[in-house]
Amino acid sequence: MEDLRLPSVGDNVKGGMGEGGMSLKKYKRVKEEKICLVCGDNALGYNFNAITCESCKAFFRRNALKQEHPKCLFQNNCSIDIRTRRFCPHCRLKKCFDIGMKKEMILDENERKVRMQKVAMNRQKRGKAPIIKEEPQDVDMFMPDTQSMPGMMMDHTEDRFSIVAPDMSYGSSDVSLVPDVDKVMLPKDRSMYRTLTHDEQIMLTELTTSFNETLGGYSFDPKYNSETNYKCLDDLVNNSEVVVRRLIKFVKRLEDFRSLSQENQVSCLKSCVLNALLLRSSLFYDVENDGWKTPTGLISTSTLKKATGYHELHDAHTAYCTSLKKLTRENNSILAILQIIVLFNPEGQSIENRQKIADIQDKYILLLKHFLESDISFMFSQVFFSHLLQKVSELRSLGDDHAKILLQVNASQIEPLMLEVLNLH
DNA sequence: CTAGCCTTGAGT
DNA sequence: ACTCAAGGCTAG
Repeated sequence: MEDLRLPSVGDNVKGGMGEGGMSLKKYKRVKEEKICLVCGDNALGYNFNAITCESCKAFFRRNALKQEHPKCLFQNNCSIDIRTRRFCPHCRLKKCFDIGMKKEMILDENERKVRMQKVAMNRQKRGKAPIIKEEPQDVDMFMPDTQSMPGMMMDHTEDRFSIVAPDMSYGSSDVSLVPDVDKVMLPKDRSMYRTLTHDEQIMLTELTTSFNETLGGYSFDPKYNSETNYKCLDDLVNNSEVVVRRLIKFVKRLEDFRSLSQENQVSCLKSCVLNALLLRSSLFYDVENDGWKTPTGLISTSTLKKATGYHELHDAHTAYCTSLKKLTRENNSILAILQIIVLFNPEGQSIENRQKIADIQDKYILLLKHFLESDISFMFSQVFFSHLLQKVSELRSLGDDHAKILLQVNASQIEPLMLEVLNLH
């Protein structure tokens, strides 16, 4: 009886189960038995710790958390009933508090977000189409093409700057907890989205374009586009040479990369190569068919397993790609930013000015966050953001595992560039 | 803004 | 399967 915290479900519910019932609809029965303690209107039950009607409930939800309450035009003691309740918000709110309504029970921004995510996830799990009243704008938030419309006067982006760490078990991130964000379940409310600054948009387009023109495309050596060509690990490594060239092309286009000293450039590149390749590979993984897309057809993972013998490694790799794909949602901008975050890794081998690298990396981490906020709303961005960063750190161990294996290649059969870049000679 | 109606996850 | 009590949506 005295639990003040939780909404005491079932408290005085059973008062009139018996008599009123008959064969009338239930809600009708209940409706007639409870009375709003604020205004006397019919009540359905408890709202924010007091029995109130729907309107007082909504009123309280709208007003209780406001910092500035409207003032009473009279003596702060207006009587509130079903007729007068809307005349004086001040006294109505005061009465709400007086009869015991608790503003603590109004979900805060974060709780609301969690709740909505739960709903969203259930919807997609049940395969149920979300209730759509109408499908309005379908603006592509992501190519900054035009001068964005003039009517966007939303300055008060109430950004929470909430720090990243949601509940997450370490190890490998559990992507099953991430909802499949699709267009229909995204909030319609414009204020739920960040508007990227002009500079951010420029940065994003440039980097996405660069990515698409380099790493984003197929780059299979014709020699290696058929299953029969994969006989051993060397073949796999050599096949990657084309990709490495593209990677180099990609990073050279980056202003931030060019700003580094020659030595730092080499260090960054060398320490990220493997990770970058693994990251990029997710683009070409076909989850359904468990294979790798090439211009000439699918190469199944089992072929590669046979070629290398490293079954667990391939399993880890494909699992990684599967979850990464879910997080990037086929969005190359995200992959491109991740690629850069991986590139500017302050932990890398023989980096001379780590802080500078870290600063650059920060810039792109922030860009990633902002992009997500603009693309899938503040509501979903945090889950995705944290999981994506988790993916970046998982890359480290995945890359290390691959590196160990690489030590076993037959150096004489490997292309010079690959030897160089992988430090294999 | 209001207030009614609706959808929901959790709890029984 | 039902009830409760949150939030969402939206005519008016």
